[in-house]
Amino acid sequence: MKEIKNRQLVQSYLQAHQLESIFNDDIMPYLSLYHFEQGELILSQGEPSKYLYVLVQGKIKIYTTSAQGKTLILSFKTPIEVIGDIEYVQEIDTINTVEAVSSVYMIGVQHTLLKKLTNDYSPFLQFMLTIITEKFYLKNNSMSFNLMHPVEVRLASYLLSVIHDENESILSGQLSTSSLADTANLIGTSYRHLNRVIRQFCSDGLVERKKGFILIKDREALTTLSGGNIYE
Amino acid sequence: MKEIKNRQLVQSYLQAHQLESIFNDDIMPYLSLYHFEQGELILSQGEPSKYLYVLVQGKIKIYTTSAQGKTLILSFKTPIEVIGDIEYVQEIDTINTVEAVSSVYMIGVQHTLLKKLTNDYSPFLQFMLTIITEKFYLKNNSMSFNLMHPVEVRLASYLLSVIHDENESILSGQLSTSSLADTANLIGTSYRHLNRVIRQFCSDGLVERKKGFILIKDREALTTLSGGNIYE
DNA sequence: TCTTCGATAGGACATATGTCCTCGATTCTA
DNA sequence: TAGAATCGAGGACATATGTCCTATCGAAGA
Repeated sequence: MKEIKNRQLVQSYLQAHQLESIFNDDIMPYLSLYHFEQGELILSQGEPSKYLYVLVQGKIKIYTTSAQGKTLILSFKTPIEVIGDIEYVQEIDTINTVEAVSSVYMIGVQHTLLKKLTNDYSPFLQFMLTIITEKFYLKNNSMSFNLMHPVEVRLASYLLSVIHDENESILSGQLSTSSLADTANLIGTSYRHLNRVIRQFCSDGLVERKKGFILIKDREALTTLSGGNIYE
Repeated sequence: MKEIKNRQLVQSYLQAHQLESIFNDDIMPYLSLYHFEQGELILSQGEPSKYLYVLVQGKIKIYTTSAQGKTLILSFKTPIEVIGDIEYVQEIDTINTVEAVSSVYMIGVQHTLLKKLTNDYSPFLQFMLTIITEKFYLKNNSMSFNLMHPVEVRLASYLLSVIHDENESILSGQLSTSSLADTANLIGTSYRHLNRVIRQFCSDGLVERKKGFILIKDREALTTLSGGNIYE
């Protein structure tokens, strides 16, 4: 973690994401910009939490580790996203581990200052409410989805949402294979089983396995299979 | 649903749960008290939502139904609890079905009024934040728990938490058998499999099956098995 | 170039869990 | 009270998923 001391930059990030209105003038001077390198841990499960972060650039990965050492990826996030909100409101230790997937920039504020300076500032409270309820809703969705559907359906759904995401640009239907282990965790299954299902998809002509990535061949069929449910 | 027109009663419920401070005087006149009979539906998944409710007496059950008609119980709730909060903030249709498990009393307010009259009232916003983050935290916990542990562990954990709950009083280690089907849904498995696991527990001497209920015999062992994780 | 190592896919097997169905006990009804 | 309707428990089987291990391949190094 490295603090970027550039008030100008903080401002421009706030502007870019239309966040100026949610912070009042009192707190502004205390907003800092931090940079995390790819792979760096931003928060560690179980540690005391002191900062509330707003993800303004890059991609992060959130996961939890059970007492038995099993790890479960909860989600990937891209801007704009608030991190450490639950901990801030509940005043508890860090719940999940957060890791930078790419080079990441976050705006951070100390809990104590934030509480002192904005606890009665409605726009901020409303913003927090909106963000958190949205999170809640999405999380809930994907979790029950996991619980109620076989891996097949989850994978189909996952593929579709990844395609949406990254493919807007160029790739048009490819999934990097390097992240397969992560993918397995994310949809709540083992790497082995994921492979099994991919194989199945291949022989059904839904996707094709290329060197290093997976190619979507039949988007229609995937959509049908996913039953309209999409991880979002 | 029956409205109880008794301003006095509303007040005493608010008082009992220390909720007076979160509502301002403007909104007070619009708080209504509603009664639901056992088994009655309070909210139905997919319908437009117009009210925000606060559960002040009784017990409710929250569940979701997938497109394929599968149902998954998300939780049981007792006072004090807010219902319809996500829908209120996000302005979306009802997410989950809510059903009265016992005779239930709830305080309800119309979204439109609430938004108009308290949207800038910090105590209310703070209250909502606290409630929602707490919900989020608990839900998250139990969901990842489900995903990461076999039914065996979940059942042990569930038994313990139920015992805590209801047994404080008299029963001291019994679980009514009537709700087994619900229990199965709650811990995310089938009735059949639940039975299988109970049977296993019996032969291991952890519990005993009596006519109509299940008797906890070895709390120690259950605690060990649950690995310290408890549904809360 | 040959060897070694790490990574990935897939085989074999064990387990966990779901579905369907039957059996016996209980309750309800005429 | 007999028969019908229910309900809960458990058997048999099918499927989904996990674990462990091995074969293969390409990259890195001697």
